Amino acid sequence: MAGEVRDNMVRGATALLARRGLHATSFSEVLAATGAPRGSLYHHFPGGKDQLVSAAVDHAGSLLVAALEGLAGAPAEAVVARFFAIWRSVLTHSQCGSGCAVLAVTVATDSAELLSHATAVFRHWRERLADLLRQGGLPADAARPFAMLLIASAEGAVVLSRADQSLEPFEAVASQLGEQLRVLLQGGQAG
Amino acid sequence: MAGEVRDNMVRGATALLARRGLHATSFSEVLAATGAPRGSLYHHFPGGKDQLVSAAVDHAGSLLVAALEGLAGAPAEAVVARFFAIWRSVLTHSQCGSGCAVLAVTVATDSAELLSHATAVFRHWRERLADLLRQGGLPADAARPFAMLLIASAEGAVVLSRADQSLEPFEAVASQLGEQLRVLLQGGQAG
DNA sequence: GTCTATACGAAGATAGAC
DNA sequence: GTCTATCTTCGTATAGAC
Repeated sequence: MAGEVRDNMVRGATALLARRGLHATSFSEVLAATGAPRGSLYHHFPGGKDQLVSAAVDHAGSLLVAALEGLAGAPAEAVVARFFAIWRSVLTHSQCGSGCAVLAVTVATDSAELLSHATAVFRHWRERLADLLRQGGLPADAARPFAMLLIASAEGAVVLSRADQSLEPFEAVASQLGEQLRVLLQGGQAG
Repeated sequence: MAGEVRDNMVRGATALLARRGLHATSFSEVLAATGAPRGSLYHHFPGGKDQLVSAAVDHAGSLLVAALEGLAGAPAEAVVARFFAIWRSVLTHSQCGSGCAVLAVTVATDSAELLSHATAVFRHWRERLADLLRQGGLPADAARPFAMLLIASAEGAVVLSRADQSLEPFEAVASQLGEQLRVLLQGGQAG
């Protein structure tokens, strides 16, 4: 299959970004982690490291969107629960050693190119979540702001749990977002 | 004053961490940014880069605690408003180019030493905020979880605003945290 | 406390053979 | 598509003079 090696490298880069950040995501590390052949690096990524990392950011974006599949029409509670479940699984599968590749790039790059990929991914997530939340019963004017709060608090919670090497920060945040959602849903019914 | 050069380097490192992450915070960059003398690097930091970065993380921690001064006994609303004001000022003074040094280290280090400094700083922030919120009228059992939500959402919001090069994500999150607080305060009065 | 010089390794990138 | 060799730059770190 054409592109198999390339895809492997992108997946490997995504994992490395999430775990140890932009700097540690060197070609050598990606090759070591994937077993990909050294000689074909610039064949697959003529644009060099930036191209690989850009692809990895996009890939991380798609992974999350894919993990939101099947939620169309589901209650907003289920959307929020799923979003936190995705990030919880990142933490548990890595013993709180891994996080979000997009965030890692955002805070460590000085390339406008790369940053624009992160921008696009976060916006995409926000739009997708806002749609799902609206479909799930959240008032239209509350959906977009709440989607942003959802992403921000989950991203922050993942970082705090990594720092604490414990799920406690994450769970504290997750449960409070659930409460906040119930308030918004009641407000919608009342209004 | 003894330690003036050292303090300058720590401050410079903190700023560099917040803006471009752990990797970009090299000795050369710190020296270039501070004008500190090259020859005395290992005189001030015999432990090398890890020692400098550890000091910078601690410094970032202290800066925020200092910025929370004068809030003892203030209403919880004021505490939340101040916390977001601190981070808003980081974003506005850097045109959304800078963020949190502690977060940057957390997601990019593989040193247990360094991570433990980040752990300590986040815990300290949480305890300090929980105390202030309790003093400000938040029910005791709500203070610690809400302090965690406050930190997580602010940290996440700063990252999202950097990615978006706009204050909009940050403000969306900040205003919703204010609403959430009001709910908790009402719940405390009712309970 | 600060200087210069230097060693060492890692990373990104390119060229040319197979 | 993949290999090896090589180049350059950069970052960390040490030694020893001033």
